[in-house]
Order: sequence, then C-alpha cells, then structure tokens
Amino acid sequence: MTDMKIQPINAQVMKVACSNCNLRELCMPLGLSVQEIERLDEVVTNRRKVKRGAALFRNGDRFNALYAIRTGFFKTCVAAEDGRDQVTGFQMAGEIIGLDGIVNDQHTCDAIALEDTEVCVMPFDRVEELSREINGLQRHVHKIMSREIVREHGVMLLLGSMRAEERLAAFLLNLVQRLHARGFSQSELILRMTREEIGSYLGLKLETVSRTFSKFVDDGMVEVKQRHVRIVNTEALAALVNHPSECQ
Amino acid sequence: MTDMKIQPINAQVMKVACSNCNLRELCMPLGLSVQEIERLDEVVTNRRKVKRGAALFRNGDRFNALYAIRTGFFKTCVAAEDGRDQVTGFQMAGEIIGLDGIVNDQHTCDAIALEDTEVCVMPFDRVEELSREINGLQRHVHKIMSREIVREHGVMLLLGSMRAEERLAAFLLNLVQRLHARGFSQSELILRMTREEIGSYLGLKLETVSRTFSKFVDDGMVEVKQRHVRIVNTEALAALVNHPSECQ
DNA sequence: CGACACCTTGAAGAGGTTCAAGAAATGTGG
DNA sequence: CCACATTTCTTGAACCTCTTCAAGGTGTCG
Repeated sequence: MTDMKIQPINAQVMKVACSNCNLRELCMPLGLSVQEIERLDEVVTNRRKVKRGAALFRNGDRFNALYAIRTGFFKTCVAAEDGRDQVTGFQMAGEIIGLDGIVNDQHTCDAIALEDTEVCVMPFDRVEELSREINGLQRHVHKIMSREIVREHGVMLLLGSMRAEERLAAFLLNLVQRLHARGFSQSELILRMTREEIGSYLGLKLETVSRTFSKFVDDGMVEVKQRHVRIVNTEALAALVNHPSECQ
Repeated sequence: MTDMKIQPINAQVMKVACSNCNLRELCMPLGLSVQEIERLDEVVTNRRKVKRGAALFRNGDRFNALYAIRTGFFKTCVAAEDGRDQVTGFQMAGEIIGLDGIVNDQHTCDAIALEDTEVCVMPFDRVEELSREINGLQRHVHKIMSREIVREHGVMLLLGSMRAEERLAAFLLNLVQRLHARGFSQSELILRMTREEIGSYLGLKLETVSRTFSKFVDDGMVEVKQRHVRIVNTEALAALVNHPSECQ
C-alpha cells in the first residue's frame, strides 16, 4: 500500500532525471560525475512529445533550446528558396538536435519526427550557464558540436565523391552501427524513413534508392522487405564503401 | 629619431593584438568589449606562417588549438580510406579553422594553405578557460561552431540537389560575398584554388568546372581569364541558384 | 627558355534521372 | 472487420547530365 504511493513519485523522479536515464552514456551526461549529472537535471526543464509527422522546430523558429532525443527518430532538412529541400540528417535517441539555431538565434532547418517521439528540452541559456561552472560539460558541448561538423564532412565526402551503391552502403552501415550502440541488432534494422527521404539525404532519387536496394538483394548482401532490412554481408557492404574499385 | 625606436615596438604590439587587428569585426573578437578583447590577446599566444602548399594541420594530428586566419587562403579536405578526397571548404581571413579536432582530440581533415598565409594560434584550453569568464566569448565560440554547421548544411543542399551550373554559380556568389565583407570587390575575384579543387568541393570533375565556366562566359554572365574572374551579371547567377527552372 | 602544372575542348560512354505503370503496404471510415 | 483511398515501393525504357579519355593550349617558375 505504501509502495503504491511512493512508487509513482519515484517513477516521476526517475523519469525526468538524466541521472537515471539509460541514454546517459550516449547523451548529454557523457563524461560527467554523478554530482555533475545531478546539476544537469536542473537544465532539463521539461519534456516534449512530438507526434509522427509533426515538427519539433521549423526553419525561422526562434532558437531557445537544444533538444536531447529520448525516444524515436527525427529527420532534419533544409529548404532552398525554390522549394527543393535536402535532408541533412537522421537523428535517434541520445543525439542532440537544434545546434543550427545558435548562430542567428533562429533555426535554419526543420526537425520532423519520423515516429512518435519524446525529447528533453534544454534551454540554451542554462546550458551555457552550467557550462561555465562544469568544465566537463563545457568540453562536452564543444565535442557535440565538433562531432556534428565532422559528421557533415563525412556526408560531404559521400555526396561529393561516391556513387549510388557506395552511398547507400555507407548509409546502411552508419545506421546499423548507431543502432547497435543503442543495444539493437548489428544486422537488422527498420527504416523509419521513406525511400524518398533516404534519397534526399544521399543526393539520389527515390527510384535509384529502390533499384540499389534491389541490386544489393540480388547480390545477396542484404534482405529487404519494405522498411525491414537485414544485412547479410557486412563485409561486402564495407568493401563497397572503402574499396569501390575492387567490387565492380 | 625617437620615433624610430618607438615605432617598431608599437608595430610589434599592434601586430600581435586582436585589439588592433583589422579583422576584429569578422574574427574572434566580434561582439566583445574593449576590455574583453584585451583579455583575448592573452589567448592568442603566437602566430604561425604557413607557406603555399604546406599544411597547417593534417588528418591524425593532435588537436591543441584553433587557428584564426590572418592572411591568405586555405582549403580543408577529408580523405576516404581508398585515397579519394573531398575539399570540405575554403577559408579566408578572419575565419576560424580547426573545429573538427575538438571531438576526438585529433584533426580529421587536412588544412592546406593555397597561398602564403599567417594564422593566429589559439590554444583551445585557453579559449575554453576564457569562455568560462567572458560570456560574450562563450556565446561567440558557440556561434562560430553553429555557423560552420549551418554552412555545411548549405553545402549538402548544393551537393545533394543542384546541377553543375547551379553549384558553380552558388560557389562564385558565396566567394565574392565573403570577399566583399572583407573590403574586396563585389564583382571581381581571383581564385586561389585550381579547377580540380573547385570540382572536389562541388562534387564535379575539373573538366565540368572548366566547361561550366566557359558556358557562363558564353552566356555573358562572367568573364574568366584563368583564375581571374569578373562577375558581369550577378542577378543571372543568383537566378540560376534560386530559380533554376526559369533559366534553362 | 624549357619543364611542369593547369586549363580548355571534343567525342564517346556510363550512371542516374525522368516518366510511366503497376504492385504492395498502410491508413480510414463505414 | 472489410473495402477503398492513399501512400509508398518497384521496375522498365528513354533520356540527359556529367564523366572519362584524349589531345592540345596556356601560363608559370626555376
């Protein structure tokens, strides 16, 4: 009986605390001491749920906060004046979203939920405040931004110099590797995005993405059933990315 | 006579001080008070000259410092395992280089001088230290990193969705706009990089870059004599980037 | 002045796109 | 729970853009 009164309170506490979040090894608290993580809890003022298809923020929205993804999958995309747009990334649990807004105090891309999601809202003023006090947090914030820069370098390499098969292979390996770091399978994944969104990210048309999937299936490298993908031959995919000349 | 003794000393002081740098409106001191800029001078421990063709840092080098470009032009490029590489950016005076190194304490790209250059070395530990004390500097460092993220989004849009002419037009307009912010002409520029380097940046082969330049000349939009480029019709170039459908 | 790097241009070819049609999955309302 | 509408995915064929290969021209630097 007493348990029943206490438990909900504990559950509540656990729910909003970085200290107890199972993503703390991937997310904001990485590298901080127990005491420091407790202070980080003050920063994460609240949570926000974003339904599939809805926007966490949009191009032009005022920038207030960074968001740590708790559950679910996002895409970010930028739009050109003429309407064409480009997916700039797919983000999953533990990743930080919203860094684009810092420079001009307003967001320059849309963040759209690809499934029902929940994020931790971290008002940026408070992140900066706490960064001044906790060196480890300051360094970590810098690392998060630097990591994003390096990730984008990789995408530029992909878009600038790889062919369709190499791009899709790199994409699949990257996805599965990040999922694996979150405790999912090394070889199986469910795509949360359409062929068109994959194509936008990879600089290809959706038909090319579809055809390339079919070719991978023909070659026995993956099994594909709609959005369910199973990687049968990781090495072959990796070879495609790293030594494209050897596997034509 | 006394002047002759004093002047070199002043010159020396002026030479190493952000306070007196004519790039302070573009570079690290942006938005800081006079007193704060004087403290920034402590961070910029020394200068480094990098000759044309030489590297400021290379992929794998330990990361210690950020660099503010004082004079000259750099390219940064990442390399894939198989040797192909991708130019990820061209940097000019007042821009900060080296952000890629923060995340793993080592650089992940090469920074190569495209002409004889000089940079201000800013040990990152000291940048972080001073950021904790000067809120404006902290914010500015965050903005610099965010700006780089946003710039790369733009490159991804370019690489992912534009055709050769649009890419080259966007490239030229971007270059000339940045040069103009530094007091150079709005319409004339000298390319510090080869057609091959432009091509690498834009995801095109050097022949395509050359052909596209020739087409722009035929269309009366620019005049090109080797690396000397004069933009005759800015609007037409801009229209090419923003409304590609209307100008085929 | 000669060697070398860089640039231009042509012609043929490949990779990806476009357009089109149909199949499979998903969601919706009765 | 099923039928229908909608979205998503696959596949084919023609086309187009960019690449590749090749040769010659131009500029630059020791």
